[in-house]
Amino acid sequence: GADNGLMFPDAIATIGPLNLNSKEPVLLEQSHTHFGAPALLAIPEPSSDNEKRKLGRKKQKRRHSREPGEDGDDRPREHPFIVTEPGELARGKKNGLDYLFDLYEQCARFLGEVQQISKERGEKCPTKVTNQVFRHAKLKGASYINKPKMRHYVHCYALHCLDLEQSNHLRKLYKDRGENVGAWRQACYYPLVEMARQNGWDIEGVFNRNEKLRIWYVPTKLRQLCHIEKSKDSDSCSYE
Amino acid sequence: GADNGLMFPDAIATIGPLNLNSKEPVLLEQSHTHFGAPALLAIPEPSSDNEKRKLGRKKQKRRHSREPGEDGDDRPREHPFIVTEPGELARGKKNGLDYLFDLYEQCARFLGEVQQISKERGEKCPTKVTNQVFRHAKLKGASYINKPKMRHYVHCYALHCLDLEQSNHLRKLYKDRGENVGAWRQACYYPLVEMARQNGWDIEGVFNRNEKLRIWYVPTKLRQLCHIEKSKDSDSCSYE
DNA sequence: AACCCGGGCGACCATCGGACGCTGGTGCC
DNA sequence: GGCACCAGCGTCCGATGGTCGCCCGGGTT
Repeated sequence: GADNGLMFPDAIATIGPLNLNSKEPVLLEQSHTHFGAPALLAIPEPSSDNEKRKLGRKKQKRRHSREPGEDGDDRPREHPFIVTEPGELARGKKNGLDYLFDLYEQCARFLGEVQQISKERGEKCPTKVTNQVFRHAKLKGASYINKPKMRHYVHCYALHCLDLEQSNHLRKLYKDRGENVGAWRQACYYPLVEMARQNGWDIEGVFNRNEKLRIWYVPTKLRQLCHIEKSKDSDSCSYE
Repeated sequence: GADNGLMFPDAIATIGPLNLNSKEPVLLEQSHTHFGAPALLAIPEPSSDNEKRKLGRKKQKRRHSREPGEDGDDRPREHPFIVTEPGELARGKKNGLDYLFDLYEQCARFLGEVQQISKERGEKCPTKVTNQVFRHAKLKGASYINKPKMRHYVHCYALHCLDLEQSNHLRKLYKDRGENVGAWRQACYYPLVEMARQNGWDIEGVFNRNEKLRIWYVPTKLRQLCHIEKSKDSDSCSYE
């Protein structure tokens, strides 16, 4: 470099590495269904790499149950969710669904903070709730937020965002029937598949068009269900 | 399940795991510059995990040079690029820049195919040129396309897309000066930084707004340059 | 032929998105 | 108190985005 005042090239050349991220549920109104279960046991999906499947699942040792001589400051796990109707707060050592959905709103806020920070630093700016966001939430003290939980109930939150009426309906129904959270969670899929159908099976688009949902990945299982139903729709064969 | 015709729940419950795939460059017109290089040697960026840096770079053994007794069908590497002006085809064992840019268009087509396939299969649909796309290109016989190469020149292609005039200008200039590809590649950064400045330093947005660029990740170095220049712009301190 | 320059791209790494299933909290008897 | 159920989330895994630098092609002497 010389006195030409154009040091930019050197600047570029020297930038180094940076780091910084069962029952029998009811479908409510819809009866447009010919859901044949059997086919689903053996997943029909083809794949580019059909070999080498399932060779994982070894080394599953998963150290749980604290070894002697370790820090014993593990947080107790969160209380389980129960099916509550809108506005109802859970009794006993349980959490209600309003609280569950609030967790999603909290994540949205944490994402906003991460975006702000990464913009200030000139780093890649996430558009979705990523590992980085979960890490940030934990750092900010929201230790009750974690990835497996949030991913587990995304589609329930999706229904809540896309059709509050129907979501509330379903909650009341499952609560009154005394169903557990797992059953309610399963039931949340159907209305979403129906919405996908009405939108040309573009579930990704359904998520992206909603302000609050845009930041959440479409759950694999939901995408697969849509694919299966779509195939049935366009399928001229009938096994009746 | 019973005879209610609503087998959907079971269907959902049984979906199993699926798998699927130099010199002193000139800034042309722009002279808005006070690029101080020194600061760039020690990267100032803070980071959430500042420790453990650089402890990598071990285990660098990188088996090259074929061991005896292996398939010897390795393709010869592509001819190096040279700086050519638009329309000029490279002489000798060299490739020209028109060819380089055509590679990007080919990748766009391969991405289109991957998107088509993943939509048919109900899998996640990539919006960018991902590893999967490079794999697909290779499978389709385009073995001359590879990730490190394409990522290396993305910003050059970006300039070509965003300001053909200026890109052509720069090519001619560097060709006439007898500069090598590396020097030309470095020079491509400046006009892009200038464009970012004119767009509120939103380089991501600059890429996303262009039909052809949208599918390419913004190179880290370009993002960093924009960040550094932005800091200088808003910096009231001057070290002269 | 011998040399050296420079850049192509194989291979590596941290981290990601995604999922499983162990562990233990919880309500019921 | 004891037990069975079920769901929270620690932990793992294949694959991704991103990069370095080895190796060798190619032009020059």
